[in-house]
Amino acid sequence: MQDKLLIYNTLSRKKEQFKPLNPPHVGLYVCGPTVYGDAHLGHARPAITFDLVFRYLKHLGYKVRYVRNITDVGHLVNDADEGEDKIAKKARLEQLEPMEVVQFFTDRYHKNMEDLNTLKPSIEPRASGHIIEQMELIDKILENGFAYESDGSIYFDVEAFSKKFDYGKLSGRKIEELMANTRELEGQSEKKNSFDFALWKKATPEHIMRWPSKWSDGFPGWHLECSAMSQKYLGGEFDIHGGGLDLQFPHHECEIAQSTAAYGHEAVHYWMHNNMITINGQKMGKSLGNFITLDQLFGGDNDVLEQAYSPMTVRFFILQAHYRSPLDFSNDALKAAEKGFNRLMAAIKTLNKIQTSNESTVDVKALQEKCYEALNDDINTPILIAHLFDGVKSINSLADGKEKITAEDLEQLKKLYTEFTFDILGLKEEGESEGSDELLGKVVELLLNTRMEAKKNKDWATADRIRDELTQMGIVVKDTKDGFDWEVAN
RNA sequence: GGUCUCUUGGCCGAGUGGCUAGGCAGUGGUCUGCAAAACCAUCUACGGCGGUUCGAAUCCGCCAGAGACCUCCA
Repeated sequence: MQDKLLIYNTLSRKKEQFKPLNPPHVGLYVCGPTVYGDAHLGHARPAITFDLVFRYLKHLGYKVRYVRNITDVGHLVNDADEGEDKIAKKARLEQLEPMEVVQFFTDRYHKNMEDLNTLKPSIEPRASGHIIEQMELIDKILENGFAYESDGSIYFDVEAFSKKFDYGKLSGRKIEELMANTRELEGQSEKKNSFDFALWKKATPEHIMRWPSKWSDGFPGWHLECSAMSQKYLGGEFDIHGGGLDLQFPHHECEIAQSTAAYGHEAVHYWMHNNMITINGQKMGKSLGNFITLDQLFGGDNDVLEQAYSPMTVRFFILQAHYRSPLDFSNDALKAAEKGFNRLMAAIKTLNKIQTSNESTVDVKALQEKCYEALNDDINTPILIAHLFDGVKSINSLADGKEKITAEDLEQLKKLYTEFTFDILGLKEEGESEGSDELLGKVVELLLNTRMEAKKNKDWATADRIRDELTQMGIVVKDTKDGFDWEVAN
């Protein structure tokens, strides 16, 4: 099964067979968030996409080391290596120590990720904890002649690099075009070329996040951390590097340049990029201010939201699109995802009510093969989900007695749904009485049991009264074949 | 302006040179004291114009529209 996995490699713009460097080990590095604000819907996409890659590779039997960093230094507010550090700016505005900002938003990010049921990375390094490693990397690049010092700052010499290597291969850019097209920006006199990027920045007096170095008191450039930390934890060469499509240039291009300049060869074998989440057809982003944070989404607390959407609804929404396609946010789409997700979960519960037979009219093995085929084709989750929904029809038919299944096949079917839905897609049941109010649950059940008795006695007045009054309190009552079901309305 | 990508039914979204993805909504039905839910069935679309081909929504060209990157962004 392992050798059938195809992954789209941004470097080659093709689907390639996935061959790890040192099987069964796989190294996976993903660019994590810059923790100066709450995570929004856009952040959920890479987190879920690469959580899926992580889960699937593990399912296939690989031993995966998944590294996802926390950017807590070096990411500047403005362009062209000028301007304030994002973290420092937030700290100044909130009158906090920068690391307080970092801690606060890191904790919130973790909470969001936990809600979305993403697995924790194997290692979650912070940029500020790897200043030494970044300095060492700068030294190597300087030694090899691909960087220069300018008034205490170190810049990567793109022109020198491109004489020997291909700068722009990932994003499909050419150095001549960059020369011709890069806008002239102010305050760049320190750089030889406007497209050179900072490896080390000398700190201005008011800059609070600073470290001593032989060049100046300063801080590392943003692109450097990923090169340094991936190298440290995954080695000079590793399998997969992931991130959002918007990081392709310049961030990932610069990473390639740095690693190549330092070690003479590229570090990454497979580059994977998830596409963007859009809202009204436009990218959801901090700079546009059109983002919806995950907390808002889960709480329904944003003007564009018609209701709250649970974490699993959001996860399912994202999984219903292929990771390389743009995905447009809308209330209708989220509501559709919510219903679809519930249908899938209901069918999985139904699996436990199926009577077995001495023959099968459903082909579990074929379904399983289709599911693997979908994932092996560049992690095609929408196709996988379509197959799972085909299976839902079979499950419902089985429960109705229209189809038959042997005990052995039923076990396989259950296993299939457990593996693909829970283990790989990372979906999970969201409890009806969410909010964990056990007492409420007991009271409601008592009332509904009373209602069942009333129904049995054809005392419709009492039965309806209980139902109506519960409805008024926001508890939805649903009669089922053999009893009742209830949930707290959103 | 440069580079690249996309345009699928009411909505969201896959995919493929010929074999009706899937979900949601709608419609019809089953079930039910009623209601809701659930389940079953159904709805056959690929921006426009040319070209290649026995055959194109799928390949090529042109046109129109949208987006991404080129500056921080997942």
